[in-house]
Amino acid sequence: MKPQLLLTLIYSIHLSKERIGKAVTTKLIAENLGVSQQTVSRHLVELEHLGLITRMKMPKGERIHITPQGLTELKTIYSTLRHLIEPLKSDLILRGNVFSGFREGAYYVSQPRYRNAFQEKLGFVPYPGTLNLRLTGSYISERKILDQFTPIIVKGFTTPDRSFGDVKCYRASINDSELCSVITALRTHYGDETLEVIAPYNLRKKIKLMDGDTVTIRVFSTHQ
Amino acid sequence: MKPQLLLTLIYSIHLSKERIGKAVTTKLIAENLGVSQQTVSRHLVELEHLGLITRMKMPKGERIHITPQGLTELKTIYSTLRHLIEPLKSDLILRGNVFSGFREGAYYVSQPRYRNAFQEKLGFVPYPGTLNLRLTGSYISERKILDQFTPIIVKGFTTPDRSFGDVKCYRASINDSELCSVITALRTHYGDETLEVIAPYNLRKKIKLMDGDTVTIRVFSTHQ
DNA sequence: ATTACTAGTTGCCGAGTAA
DNA sequence: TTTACTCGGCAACTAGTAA
Repeated sequence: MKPQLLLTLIYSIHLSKERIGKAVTTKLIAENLGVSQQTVSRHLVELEHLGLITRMKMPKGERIHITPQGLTELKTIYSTLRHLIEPLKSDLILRGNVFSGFREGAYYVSQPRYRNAFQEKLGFVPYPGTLNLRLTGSYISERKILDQFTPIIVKGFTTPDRSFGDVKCYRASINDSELCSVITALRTHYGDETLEVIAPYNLRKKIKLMDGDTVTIRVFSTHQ
Repeated sequence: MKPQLLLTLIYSIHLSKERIGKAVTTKLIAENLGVSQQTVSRHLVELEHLGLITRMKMPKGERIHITPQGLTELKTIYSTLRHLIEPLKSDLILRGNVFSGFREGAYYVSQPRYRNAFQEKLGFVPYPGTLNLRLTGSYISERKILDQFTPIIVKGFTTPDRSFGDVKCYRASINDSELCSVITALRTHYGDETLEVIAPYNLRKKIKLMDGDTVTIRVFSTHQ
């Protein structure tokens, strides 16, 4: 299969699954792929001809389904990709010192929309406040590896006053004993050498943390 | 990134990883992709220019490494594919009542080989003893879903006396507050309605559990 | 609205070949 | 050997527009 067709196949099915029940249009797929509507149209004709998809015309657009044959094609490339990415299967270990922030974390985490989303996606209502860590030594550069982990994304929202951005969460443990989540707000107030952690409890009290204490964060691998 | 470049990126890195230490040639990659050597050459120049790979010329061929940026590109497409191929999983919630076992769990978990492996793979040395749960109602059938989760596998071993099988571990939390792992030994002593849990602490003491108490186990999803 | 054909253009590929 | 340049040819793209 031609490379261009592969991407159109992936995006067509992806968008079809995302909009359950709803139809997709060539225009929509084209915008997501960054190509013209005509190109997508041509690709879909070809994909159907190759027996990789089935199409059902609808009043507004069409429904696209992948055939077993099409799925086999996707699985091949998926399998190859997996072997390239799987080596990241070990947990990410970070170490840093506790420091006091400006209580901004508490303000964010206390927003009802965020709080409910954390409850929903992480399973706990976070203690209203974040634990700030300043990473030490080589752990500062290790932090970049976090980007390669699959985040749990909590959607942002807008209030009459202001807007709140998306938050990426990563399941983790602190000192290999307490449950927590590393969070990265898209609008970062601190630099790359800091880490924000939330937990169902006040960690400062529960494990008796004071400013300057060193803790270990284990971000759980999402592979294996 | 252009679709053609994506495939060249995947195959270049794939072949580079497959032939550890050895160099790859544009000819080799070209044969695997079904394109000409010249095309691969051009693609590699472009990929390097885009900062997605680094190249090191060698006597016979070259070594190609992916950059963090390149890996991010692959992760994006991988993540999309994963959601098409593996159904999206959310956390698995199980509930059950605490009961006393025959202290067999303690025996297993205390085996040095297991203990070290747990430390290595889960990040904590488990308290020598397992918490046994008897699942209630519909949670008994929900338990089967555990098989669809990706386990962290702790390899078995053999001592002069006897042999110990592989153990599958799943990251989880208990009562949405304490860190733990669900473990399933391949030779199961109890039925499908029970669950064995290990944790860095004595859960019975730490969260004051008694026989008959009901607890909630949240097995963490391994994707989004 | 949509999808998809036609026409014209862009740009990608591979052969030849230099380095 | 290898990589990578030039360039002719053709495949794939987009714009315009029909259905």
